[in-house]
Amino acid sequence: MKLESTPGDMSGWREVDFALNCTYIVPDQVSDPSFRLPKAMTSIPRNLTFEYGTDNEVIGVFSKEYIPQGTRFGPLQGDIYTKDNVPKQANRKYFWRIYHGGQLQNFIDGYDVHRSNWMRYVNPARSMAEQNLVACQNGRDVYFYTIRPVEPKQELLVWYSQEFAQRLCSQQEDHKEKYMSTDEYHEPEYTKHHLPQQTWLKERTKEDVKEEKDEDTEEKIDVEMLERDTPPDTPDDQIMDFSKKGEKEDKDGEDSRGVIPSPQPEHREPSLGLHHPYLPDHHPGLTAPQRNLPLHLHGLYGHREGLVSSYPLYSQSRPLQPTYQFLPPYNPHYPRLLLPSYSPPFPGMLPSRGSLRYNSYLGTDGLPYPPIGPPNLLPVSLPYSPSLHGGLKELTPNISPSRAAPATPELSPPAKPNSHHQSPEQSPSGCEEAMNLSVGTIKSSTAPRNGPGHKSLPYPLKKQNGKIKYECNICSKTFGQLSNLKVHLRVHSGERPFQCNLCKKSFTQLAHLQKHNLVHTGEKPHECQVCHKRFSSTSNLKTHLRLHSGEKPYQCKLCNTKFTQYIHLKLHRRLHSSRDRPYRCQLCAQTFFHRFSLCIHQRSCCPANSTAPINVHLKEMVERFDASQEADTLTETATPPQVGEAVEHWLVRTLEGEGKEDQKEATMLLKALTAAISAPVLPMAQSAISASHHSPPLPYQERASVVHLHKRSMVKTEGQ
DNA sequence: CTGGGGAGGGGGCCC
DNA sequence: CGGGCCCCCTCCCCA
Repeated sequence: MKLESTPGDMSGWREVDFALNCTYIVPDQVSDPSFRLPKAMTSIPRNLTFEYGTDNEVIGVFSKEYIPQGTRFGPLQGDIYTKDNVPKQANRKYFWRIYHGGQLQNFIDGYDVHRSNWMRYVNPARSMAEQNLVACQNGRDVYFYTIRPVEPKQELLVWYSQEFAQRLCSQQEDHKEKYMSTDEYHEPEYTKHHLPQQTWLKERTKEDVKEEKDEDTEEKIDVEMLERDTPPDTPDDQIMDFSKKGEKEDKDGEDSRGVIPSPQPEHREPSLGLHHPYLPDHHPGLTAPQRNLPLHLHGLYGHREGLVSSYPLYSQSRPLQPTYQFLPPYNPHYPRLLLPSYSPPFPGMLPSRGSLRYNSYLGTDGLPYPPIGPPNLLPVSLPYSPSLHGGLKELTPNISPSRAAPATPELSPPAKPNSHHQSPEQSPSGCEEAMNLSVGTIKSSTAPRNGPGHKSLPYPLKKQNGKIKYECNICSKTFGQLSNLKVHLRVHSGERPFQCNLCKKSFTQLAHLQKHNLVHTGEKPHECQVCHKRFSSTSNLKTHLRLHSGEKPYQCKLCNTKFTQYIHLKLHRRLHSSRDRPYRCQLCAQTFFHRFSLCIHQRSCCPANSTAPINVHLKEMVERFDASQEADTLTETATPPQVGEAVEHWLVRTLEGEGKEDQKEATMLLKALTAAISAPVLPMAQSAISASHHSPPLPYQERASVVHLHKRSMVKTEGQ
């Protein structure tokens, strides 16, 4: 579907835009340290999963469920080194560079699986087409943002944001120049970089339009992409020497994500004249660098794919034709979600009871702070007007400076072209931003300008029965009124704008808060006209009224016991499932309370018995009868006529109040059941009638001779 | 275990 | 379009 390939336009987004406008925030999973598993393994959010190679090594990170565009993961964790204290033996394969004020500030080293988090396993994207994450430095942290919706089971593939790449490149150039003439040049810190370079970036920028117009030509430009499959600071012995890599990594085995050369990557079109400026000179003839494929990528990327630059570059050359167009749902007008580490699936994933626990994660001012345990979505309210969306290049987030995220002046790359000056406080760092951003006024009047050419609605419209419906992009639920959808979206966003002054509990709807207030006031406005008992809610009064009316709408299918409340039925059902059914059908493994039920089952509806007529309804009826009071009153020595009588009695009772169609069907079932009772056991079942408690298989007809009996009392009275 | 009450959450409808 | 009101559903707690 084209929809997938044309997500919302993030092409012009700067890192700060990602930070401010991400719709969902997925923090790492917090694991019990006593597990002693590497943090890199245990920190992976619940909506992601690792894929493992043949040696059980992690070969990539995949989504378990649909992940919307604008979802933030991170921050990346690892050892922090300044450029002066990098251990000599450090493996730089997982180095990420953090810049501050245009200068390299420190490295985040994801090498150590106990110090790093799951993000170390995210593979680099090899093409814009496959890239779904962008790495951004926010503050002094690195986050990954989804730049397009990620389908379930899709691999997460990351590449740098434009600024990130430019920082690296400019630094790279600087350092190269600086150290080229000195011995320091081999200092891996400066030389072993494989990022897109300035020269290449420039070239790429020029080529953008052309490339975009003809997708087939994209493969021309992948000098950089050929290197994308290495982590950000891969030492050049790994990333540059493509010819050697296979052997090296094969032997290396330093971690589970060995990087080895691809089968045989495409050659770059020489016409572009692009080359890797940092290719060491000692790699003569390396005109077509092999792709430095992680092991698991072998075969996956054998095709020649359009390889393009960091996607944000598009915005510079083609500001009116964004490469990505936002899917309506994930526009920044949507509330931001903070997905806890164990967050449930996005669509309809919110445990309804979560709010209670959720509340405990609110700060003193009712604002959320990063989850520690198992909260639900934590709200981060949207800093932009819901009515506006689109291009986010020049956003003016409505964030109170006093409460906004800490200043991160280092966020701004040095000497940046097209620099969009934003206040430093717009650069949140870490999970704090969730809290800080949440204070942004929900109804901001300061709105981002619409992105160029962005016309899509922030929600999809559907027509149902001639009526326009507003569809939730997260769970696909439709609403007749947009306002309803907006309220509904709070379910996903976790936004709870209505807070109780007394207990700080917050609610998604004012009515809920008002209802809640009754808790504090003790007011009970609803009175039962029968007993004059008072209730705080009509619902509870209604439930109560059933006591007077005798209405019990919830009935157990198995034993027909009725209840006034659904929860009671649910609790009751557990009894059935927990009771021990001693008689097991050895054909289909179904178990029964009674031997005669097993016999009926095998003679009439055992799904594993090919000669038995498969009747799902009949099968269910046998189960129900087995759990019925009537069956319980029978002894295991009951004769077929006795069983038949009990079945009939049970059916009559069951049918009370049921419709004619049901009665008709039940009559047929009764015939089938009674026929089965006296029928000979089906051939395949002959040897399969046995009880799990080692009583020998007994033909039903011989039941009367069984001495040991299972006499069970009535379900409702046996106190189980 | 059953049954009753309390409370919260989601959604529809109407103003 | 947003808010208010209402209803239904679900779950928890406790006797």
